[in-house]
Amino acid sequence: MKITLTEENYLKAIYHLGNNGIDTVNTNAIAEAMSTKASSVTDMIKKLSEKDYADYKKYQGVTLTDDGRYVAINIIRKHRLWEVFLVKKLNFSWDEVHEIAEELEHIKSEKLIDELDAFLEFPTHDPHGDPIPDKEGNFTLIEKIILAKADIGITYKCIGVDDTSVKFLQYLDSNTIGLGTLMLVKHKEPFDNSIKLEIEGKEVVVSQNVAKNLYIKKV
Amino acid sequence: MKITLTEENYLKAIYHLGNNGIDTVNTNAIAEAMSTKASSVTDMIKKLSEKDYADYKKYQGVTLTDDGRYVAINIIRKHRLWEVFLVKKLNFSWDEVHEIAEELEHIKSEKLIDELDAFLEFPTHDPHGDPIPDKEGNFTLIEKIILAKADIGITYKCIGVDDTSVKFLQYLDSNTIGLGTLMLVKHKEPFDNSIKLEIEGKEVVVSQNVAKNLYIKKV
DNA sequence: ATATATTTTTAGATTAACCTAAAAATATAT
DNA sequence: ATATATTTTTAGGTTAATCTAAAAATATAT
Repeated sequence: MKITLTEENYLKAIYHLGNNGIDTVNTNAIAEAMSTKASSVTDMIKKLSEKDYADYKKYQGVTLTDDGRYVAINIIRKHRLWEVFLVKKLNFSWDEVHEIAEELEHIKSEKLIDELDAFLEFPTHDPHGDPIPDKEGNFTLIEKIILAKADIGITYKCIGVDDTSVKFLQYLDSNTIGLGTLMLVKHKEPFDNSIKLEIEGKEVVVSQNVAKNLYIKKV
Repeated sequence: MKITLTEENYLKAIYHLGNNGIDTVNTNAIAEAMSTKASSVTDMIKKLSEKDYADYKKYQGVTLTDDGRYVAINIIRKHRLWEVFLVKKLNFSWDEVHEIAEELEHIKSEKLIDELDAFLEFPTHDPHGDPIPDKEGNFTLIEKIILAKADIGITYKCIGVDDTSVKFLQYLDSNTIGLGTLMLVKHKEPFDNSIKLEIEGKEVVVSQNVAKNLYIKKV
């Protein structure tokens, strides 16, 4: 049976909210994510349930079925491949690609995505550090340590962001932080949980809010 | 005011049916092109008229306004650029690209199209020989001589197709006819208006139907 | 020029996705 | 444990784009 664009977006939202399609997700959380009302969500959940994309028991929230998860992962694959295309081939910066990829991810052609994948030389991560699922839907989650949990005196590499909003990404740009950036943790301020970093010889102080949205790993 | 995907498709249809947005188009012709019913077309025409994309007088058919024509040309620009991308970069053949471009043409981002245009090195024609409008909507129509009107003993170059259906394009492929193919007209059969051609030293006979859908020019 | 045929429009329903407001179920707090 | 608060669902409406069937306008044919 045919799937609509809106159904695809709901499945994607449920997938993200439910910890990669594992946990049960509540109606209100979906409404918030989709910028819609809880009553609309209930309607849609019923429909997804009838189509066997989701399991739903009244008042108990919703989980994805294998089918639903597969659809969601496929959209995410498409989204992330298009983001790579926009950045690598069309000179977009990482803060400009999300919106456009939200549209491109719904283009329906398996060959298109396979060829795009090959054209981009099978990238494993998108411009924000998120893994790109392969054709079968497999991908490896990176171990997500946030900067807020970093230890003093250690050098880390930035490997991803949680918040992908334009504002946050532009903030990072203006503070010379991007994917792959190396940062030495100099000081953690107990008063406001801000962190003083050394990046390419220069000191950069980031707030707790920033530190909670940056993924890092030891180098 | 925001324009919907369906409105865009109607404008495109009216543009094509009306000889590049010049002539008046009837309701039934649009219904046929859009695979819908005349009553639905009437509704939509009214809406397009209210939004000043079209001029409409009851029972008299519809013409595009400057605004409507601009929207239509822009969609066509996007459609054709994406077709070039699919063929040149993603190894699609010319019979596979139309359907996918029908979806891609609705992606809304001016920067995306400008960057794509540059990435493709500002192509002037799509894989079927149709001209690609520039950012301002300007393009030069090729002089469309159909093969059916060719003269015996003259060599022509194939510069376009009218029918872009998968069947027709695959037929051309299997008869070694493509954009740029040189063909010497050997004989025109009065009985059924078929035409005998010489292509790369080999004889190829095409029906009247084919001859009416192939654009050529003298070399 | 009048009858017939065709085209186009109107009127009234339908579907998907949304909404508001009220009711029902579940969760929380004293 | 009962009252209160929150979450979720139901009931009933709205809008965009479609449909069918019937009415109105225009075109065609004798």
